[in-house]
Amino acid sequence: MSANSRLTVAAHALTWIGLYQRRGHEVATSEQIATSANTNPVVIRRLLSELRRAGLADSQRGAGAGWTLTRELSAITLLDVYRAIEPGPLFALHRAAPDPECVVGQGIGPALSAVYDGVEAALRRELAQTTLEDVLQDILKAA
Amino acid sequence: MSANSRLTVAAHALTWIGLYQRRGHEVATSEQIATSANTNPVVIRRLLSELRRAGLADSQRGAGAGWTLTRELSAITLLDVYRAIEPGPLFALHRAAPDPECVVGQGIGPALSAVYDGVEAALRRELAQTTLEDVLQDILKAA
DNA sequence: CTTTGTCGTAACCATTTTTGTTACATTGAC
DNA sequence: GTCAATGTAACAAAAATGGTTACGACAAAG
Repeated sequence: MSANSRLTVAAHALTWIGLYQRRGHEVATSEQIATSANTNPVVIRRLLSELRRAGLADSQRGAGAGWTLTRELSAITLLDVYRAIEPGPLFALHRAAPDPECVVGQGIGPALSAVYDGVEAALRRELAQTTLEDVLQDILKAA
Repeated sequence: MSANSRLTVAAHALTWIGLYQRRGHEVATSEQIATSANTNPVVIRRLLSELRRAGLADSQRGAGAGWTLTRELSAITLLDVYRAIEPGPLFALHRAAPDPECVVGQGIGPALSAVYDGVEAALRRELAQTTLEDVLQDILKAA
């Protein structure tokens, strides 16, 4: 399964902005965030623009500009972040439709879809239980 | 996320073998299963060999050979199948280690790992609640 | 012992996704 | 106007998935 780091980097970016603002700064640049996350500023801007589309972040352009949060870290759950960046289902059905002449081929799609829906719901319930403030407190406590 | 169909096709194959055996046949061939799942026999053999490694299926070689289940469908959960085809972790941490000089960069890995572990546990709990017999009954009921 | 049907597996390819990178246009503060 | 920043297109590298062909290994049947 294509385990990717998009959720990790997106949570990293938002948490970083949150802490930076808490320390009195107005805006955070993609360059600063990229340095912390050890990646390229364009990768950060791409992710943050998806988060902006979901209403979690905002940006200004021009000199001295950058990124801000639209809500407190305590009002952003990992589910919010997940929803903003993960479009696709966790499990796919058959790439090509199975044999409709076969009982199994005909019926397994709906049967598995129901299970997959339950699994995704469980995953979302779990992600909804952690806010970025929780994550930040975890980080500060360990430091 | 790279949603793939491996769990779907693996569950399909096992369920198909189970029903076929229930109807009095000794073994099922990868060709028959591939026809039902609308894919290539090699794809089926590759998946089934992973399931065999996990002790869920068995194969015989030679003329008139094929695949069998090692347990009843009611004794195989979707979690068993999921574990057998060994998807990696659901979420990855940073591809390259984040900045250790940064509080967030240094602490977010462990913080998110704890959450990710909880999410995977929830996913596994959910998959464990459905057996392939449940899936088959669902299929037969809908037919 | 030969034939035949099946699995076991390697090799290759096309496609998609993710991630990194360069490049350049756009914007807005100064 | 200058400059620092975002917005975004374009490209490439790498990995995973899925499909295909090919062929060796094996065992039942004659």
